[in-house]
Amino acid sequence: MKDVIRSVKGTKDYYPEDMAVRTWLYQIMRQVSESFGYEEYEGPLLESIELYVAKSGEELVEKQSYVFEDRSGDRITLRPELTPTLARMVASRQNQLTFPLRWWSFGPFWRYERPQKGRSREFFQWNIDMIGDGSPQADAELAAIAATFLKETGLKPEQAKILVNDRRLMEAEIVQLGIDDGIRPKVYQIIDRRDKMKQEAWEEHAAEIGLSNQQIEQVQTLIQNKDLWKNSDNMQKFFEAVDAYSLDDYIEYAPHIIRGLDYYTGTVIEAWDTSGDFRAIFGGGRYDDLVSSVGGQPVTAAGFAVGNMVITLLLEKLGLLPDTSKSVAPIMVTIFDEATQLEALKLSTELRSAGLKVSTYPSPDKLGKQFKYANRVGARFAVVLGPDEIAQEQIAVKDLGSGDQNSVARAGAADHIRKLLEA
RNA sequence: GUGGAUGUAGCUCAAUGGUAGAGCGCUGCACUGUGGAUGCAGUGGUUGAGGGUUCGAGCCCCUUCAUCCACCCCA
Repeated sequence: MKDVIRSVKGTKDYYPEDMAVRTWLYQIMRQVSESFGYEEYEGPLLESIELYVAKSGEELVEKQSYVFEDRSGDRITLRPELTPTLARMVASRQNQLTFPLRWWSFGPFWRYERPQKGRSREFFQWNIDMIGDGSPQADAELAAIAATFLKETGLKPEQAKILVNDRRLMEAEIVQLGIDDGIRPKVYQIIDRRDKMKQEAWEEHAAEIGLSNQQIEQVQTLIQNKDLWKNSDNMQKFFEAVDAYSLDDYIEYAPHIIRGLDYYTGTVIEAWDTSGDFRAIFGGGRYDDLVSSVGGQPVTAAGFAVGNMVITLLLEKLGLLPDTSKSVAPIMVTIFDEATQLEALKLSTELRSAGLKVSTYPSPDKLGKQFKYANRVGARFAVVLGPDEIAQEQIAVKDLGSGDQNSVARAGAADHIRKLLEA
């Protein structure tokens, strides 16, 4: 690779086969969202930095956002997440909207980080949220949507799980341990990191933030207690509702799930592949304070976000990605020679008018080369229209899979090919 | 931002400090109305870039860039 200008670090080129995968995911997201009655929306890709200062984590704003000045000197951010935009959109039309809102979106986001497996600087994310219902049943609906999504991609409950916890529950339990309110966010952080760190390192870190040995012991016991949810009325109702969706194989209580971001106020969810090869597939939860933080009236909200990178890696590893060759036209019309080229173009047009997807070889060339090309790009049938066919008002159709070739009347060609395609 | 690994043909990779190679691909021919198979021939490189050591560097040293991986953080 000599002097080809490089792509920007952390961006990804979506070649047709990659784009086919992304579009396939988008279709699943759309279909799942719509099947639960959610409406698609979109916000600007450019936002002012102030929008994120209010509520996103400090790290996200200070270190991970793309910020630049536009020509008038305004400080512009390439959006690093969608939730603040959603909060603003809701706040500014709060009195006209009919709650609860069910909205979803799929689009690009940017974070200035070091790229690595499952993480790039430019990525795509599905966001889906319910605004204006604070019930555990609303949380359960979102978990059910998440589970339906996993199911639709082809993932089995043995391959990916949605883990659920409730911050209010954890808060109550932590208060009972006599842990100081001031260090609670840090306690959440170390809980979030428990299974990433070695035992001693974790204990050392826990001691550093001010936990006594006894409290460290108690926290560890706490986050291993799979029955902890029974202490929470909210979690009980959540799991009752989840049962009704018949998706409970995908959804599990997990006392160590707490989420790093500060803005979650209740139920939190994370999806993980069960092999542990990747980082979290998605995360989300309840964030009841967000709309008020951008100046709106307080309103309850919950949702989750799915990045396109990790899920794609996981599906690829498990062989669940779709066949991406489907997007090429299944029929290619060859050009016999210069004299018959226009007739071939007319034939292609006839076939397209009949609803078929047809490519035409662009210029006269050796037939062998054209057949080779048709085969390589993944066309299923090659059509030949030479002097003999024209004289007899026929076309020759060759099945590139089997090698069978037949001549059929040109008038009925489209129907003939349609039958071959369906066979 | 911190730490580690790797950069050789379009792709995947070889090459005790001593003439840069293979497979696949690509192009052509056998095969002027037909792809896949086979055979033959051809196309392929400033060894990421720059400097140093050496009689001699793809290989050793330094710098730099890029990619990947882990940490941080998170989708």
